[in-house]
Amino acid sequence: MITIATWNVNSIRTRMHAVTKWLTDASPDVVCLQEIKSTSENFPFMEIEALGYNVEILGQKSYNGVAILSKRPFDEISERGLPGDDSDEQARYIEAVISGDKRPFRVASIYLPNGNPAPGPKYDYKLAWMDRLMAHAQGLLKHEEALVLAGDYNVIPEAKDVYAPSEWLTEALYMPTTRKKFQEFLGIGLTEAFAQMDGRAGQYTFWDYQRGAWQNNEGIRIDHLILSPQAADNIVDLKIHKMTRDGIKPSDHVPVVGTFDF
DNA sequence: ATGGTCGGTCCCCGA
Repeated sequence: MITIATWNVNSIRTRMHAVTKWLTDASPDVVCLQEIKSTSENFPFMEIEALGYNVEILGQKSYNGVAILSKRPFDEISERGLPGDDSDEQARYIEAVISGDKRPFRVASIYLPNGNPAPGPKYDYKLAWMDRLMAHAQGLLKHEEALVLAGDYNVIPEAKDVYAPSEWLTEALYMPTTRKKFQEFLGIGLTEAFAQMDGRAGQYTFWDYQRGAWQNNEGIRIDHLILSPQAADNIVDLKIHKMTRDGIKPSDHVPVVGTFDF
């Protein structure tokens, strides 16, 4: 079995104690991190490697930044940056191929743009980025292999995934245009792991730091594992690690962890 | 209608 997790850590250096504890407790095989907010020069490679992980990152100063950690060696880092726009300098996509006991699998760490305020240039960038992701995923699906597109999608798929849907109708994460494009993306032949494995209302992955959102369970579900048919056929468990939202200096996101018979 | 909270960096921006 291979466990694959996604976690937006909101700064790797500030979060190192929480990340170290969770890696030790949960011991996932593969971890996709987002918002590391770090360049390669400042990334804590040694501390994470000491826990038994190979580490590959696409970083930038101050904002964004993604990483993949893997207990198994990487066969290949197949992409650094999302193809489709050479002028895009934001570090939001890294992709690797890793071998399981039964089959190789491809995994991507994705930090999809937030898009607020909408409408506006940031929302236009979000929609264009989703178009590029869809085009790239269509190419990957032709390989007919196990593929896990893991990350912070900044998309609330349905009303049941947000504590107060009516308050989010003008937010870039929940606007009808956003949800429609996300469904279009799934429609190319992908499966959202949570929808397949659980699907219950009120299962959130993010709670804002403000207004006591965590204490009042005012959350949203925006961190997703998106699967090719070969991955969807082999997922055996999916869990949201809510426990990490407690404690000292938590991230505002929690890990989503899938178990696969790879 | 407003203010509320984080993180990174440089005196404000993004979420």
